[in-house]
Amino acid sequence: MRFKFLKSFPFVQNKLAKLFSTTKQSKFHFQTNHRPSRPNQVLKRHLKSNSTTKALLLFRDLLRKGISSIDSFSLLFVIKACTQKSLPIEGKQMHALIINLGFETNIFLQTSLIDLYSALGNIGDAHHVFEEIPTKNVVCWTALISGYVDNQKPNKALQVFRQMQMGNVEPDQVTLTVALSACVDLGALEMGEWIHTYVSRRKELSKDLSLDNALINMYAKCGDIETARHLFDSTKKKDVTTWTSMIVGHALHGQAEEALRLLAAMKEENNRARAKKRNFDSWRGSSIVPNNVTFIGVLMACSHAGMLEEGKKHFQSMIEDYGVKPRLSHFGCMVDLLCRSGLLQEAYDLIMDMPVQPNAVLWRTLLGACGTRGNIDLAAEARVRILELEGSRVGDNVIMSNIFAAKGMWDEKIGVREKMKQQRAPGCSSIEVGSLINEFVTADDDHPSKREIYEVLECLIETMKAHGYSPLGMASSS
DNA sequence: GTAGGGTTAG
Repeated sequence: MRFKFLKSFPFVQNKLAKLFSTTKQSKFHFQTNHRPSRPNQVLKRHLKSNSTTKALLLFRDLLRKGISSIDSFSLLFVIKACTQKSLPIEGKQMHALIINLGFETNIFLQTSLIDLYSALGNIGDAHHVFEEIPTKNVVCWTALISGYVDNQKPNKALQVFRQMQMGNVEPDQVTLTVALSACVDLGALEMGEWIHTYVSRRKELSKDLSLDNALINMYAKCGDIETARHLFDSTKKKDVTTWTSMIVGHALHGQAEEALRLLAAMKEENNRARAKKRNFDSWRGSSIVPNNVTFIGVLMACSHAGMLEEGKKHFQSMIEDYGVKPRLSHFGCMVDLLCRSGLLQEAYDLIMDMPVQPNAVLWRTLLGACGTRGNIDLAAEARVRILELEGSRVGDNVIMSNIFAAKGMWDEKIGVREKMKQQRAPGCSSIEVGSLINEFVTADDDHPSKREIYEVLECLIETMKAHGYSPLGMASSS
């Protein structure tokens, strides 16, 4: 699919070269003469139903019909499709197309490009797009802040948040919600409190439920569980996330009983809502049925407090009463629960029997417990599994070495320690552009000629280089 | 008709 889509590119390039000599002309043409609204509605529908491939194929057909079949709206929907499915090559082509069609200054497209690049892990290019926006509004500032948060750079996110205010752009409820998640990542309680004060002063902001939830979450994660609970109690309108955030908060603070009381209260509230719905047809309250995340909180609470039976009961109830299919994270909680109760064999059996593939994190939970309890056999088994899944990590060898030491198995301990000396510090991988192109060409069964693809890519690379972007839209490999 | 947001095992 990816390669068929690419085929259209030289066609567009050539067509453009003939039709327009300057950017200005092209802008004039697209914004005034043609409004292809019907295909755009179809593109939008595909996007809504998550049919990315259909959207891309339709867009390719539109391009083949001629560039007058598309406009800025078509481009926007396709960029969103690329963002949804994290498609770096297609996304980069869309950006090149936007530049070539003279849409670089459309703030809606620029904002979606920021979103696209940050979803691809390429925050450098996201920032570059942002820099090129002459009059930055609150939406594009927020998109960039959100990009930094999603790319695990919360410090930078808050730095941009401050820059935004220095630039006299007022944050809105979305900006503040995103900034609060940066505070959570940093444990930055003071900044979170500052945002809380700011929200209290601006009355129009206090109506936003997502923002209220973000505040509760921030206080709970930054260690101020009392304020989190106070906010929770004083929030009249609560949704599943409000309840879940508070349950997780109590779980993290080791307050398992309080977490379970909240789950019970949540169920009760939900029953009341249902009764109201039966009695008054016009009643439009939102449902607050515990979801898979709520149960992660509940299971975490049980495992942290060592409440084995309680945890098993809720795990069962989650599946039977609430129809929640357990995911890896739920099994993770259960393995943790069993391990903390010393039931290592039972934990191992659960891992082997569960219907989802275990990951290294799960095996490492077992390995950690084996370290504490001194179970060599299971530790060795977990160690092998981790190696298969993830390769060697220093921390795992430390556990093995400590188990051997505790059992007086000095030769084995020395063996592991020797291996550790050879281990290098964890590094990061990089992708070279050359090898990427090769993979790109050879991976295709139904592709245009190799030369054609190289031409397309060269053209793409040139366009992006000329505008100071990374040529292929991959995460920076430098 | 168009852009940015929240809860998730260790």
